[in-house]
Amino acid sequence: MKSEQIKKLKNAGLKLTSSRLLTLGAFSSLCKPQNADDIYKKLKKLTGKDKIDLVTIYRTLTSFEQTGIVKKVNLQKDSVYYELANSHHHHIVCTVCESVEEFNLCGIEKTTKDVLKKSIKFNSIAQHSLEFFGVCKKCTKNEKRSVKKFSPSSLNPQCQRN
Amino acid sequence: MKSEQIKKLKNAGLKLTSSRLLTLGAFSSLCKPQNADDIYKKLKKLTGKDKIDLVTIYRTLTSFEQTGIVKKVNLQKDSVYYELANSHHHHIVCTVCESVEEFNLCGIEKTTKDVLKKSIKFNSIAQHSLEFFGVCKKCTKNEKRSVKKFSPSSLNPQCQRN
DNA sequence: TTTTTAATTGCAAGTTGTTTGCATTTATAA
DNA sequence: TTATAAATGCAAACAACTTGCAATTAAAAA
Repeated sequence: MKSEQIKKLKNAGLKLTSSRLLTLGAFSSLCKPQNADDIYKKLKKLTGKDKIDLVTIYRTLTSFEQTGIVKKVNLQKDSVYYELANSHHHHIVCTVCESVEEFNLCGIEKTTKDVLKKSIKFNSIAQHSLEFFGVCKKCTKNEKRSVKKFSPSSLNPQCQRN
Repeated sequence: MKSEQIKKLKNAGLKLTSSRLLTLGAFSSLCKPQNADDIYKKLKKLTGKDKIDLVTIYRTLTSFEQTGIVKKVNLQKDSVYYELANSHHHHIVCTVCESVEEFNLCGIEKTTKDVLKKSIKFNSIAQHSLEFFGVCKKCTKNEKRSVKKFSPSSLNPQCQRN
């Protein structure tokens, strides 16, 4: 529900501006993790023109993260990706074409407990990041042809991005 | 053993240069993840003068990653951190002071299998990234005083960094 | 409703981490 | 020992992100 996120904004004393509502709209529980530029382009296309400055999106994402609406995702790409904080799932990233697949199972609750038991410096854990990396089927097929070594920032046009 | 890493370099057809050996020396199985600048400063101190250019370290790290000597670590900081690829452990990062603690248990082998079973796009996984985030004991103690919200890039002088 | 006030925005400019081009140096194969 | 391709250092470029400041706007106060 979007209303719960609006509640979070209000609770944090943040104004309900059109930029924030538009940015909120750019996230859906279905969509893949997005970076500032993805959202910028999406809103540009949606609204027809440059209604929101890229800088504003950076600032909006920061405030969304601080209020717990979104969270960062570690994809080992060279920009920061975000997704809705209430969607607990993880990702497999193709290290050749950078395409991303999601998965829901996680099962590290026990690990979390064990970790805390042994930890010296921490007595609580707020969140975790669990992502897998490999070469997707499509890129594996094309691998013989290509000499390309592991390079997360490369981009193989054979697979559609993200 | 350092010799196995040298073997990796040779196998990849890379020259055994002093920059590479020095950079290799900057990694030990004990040390925390390091970024290019950490290594640059460490070698500067060690060798007395600017023997290696920062650019060379970037290039060296890239080649080390491609040959499987080091791997990237996701710490949600704003630069890329590396550690030896043969050290399988994970980290808890304090989201206030950015200090890092390591842990060895992992236990996600089963999850990995389950994920692959359900995956549509992948049929193998090369590596994974599992990191925890929270507020360390020291920073928790100081939290009442400080208004600071979650901001991974902030730095609290109360705790020693990294 | 209108006024007031402080938060938010857009623009331009800055900063940081990282990469690239190119001439020079150097490890290794011949 | 020489030849050659890879590796390096330097300067400059680049991309992602941040900051300062004046103008705008949501929401509290009147």
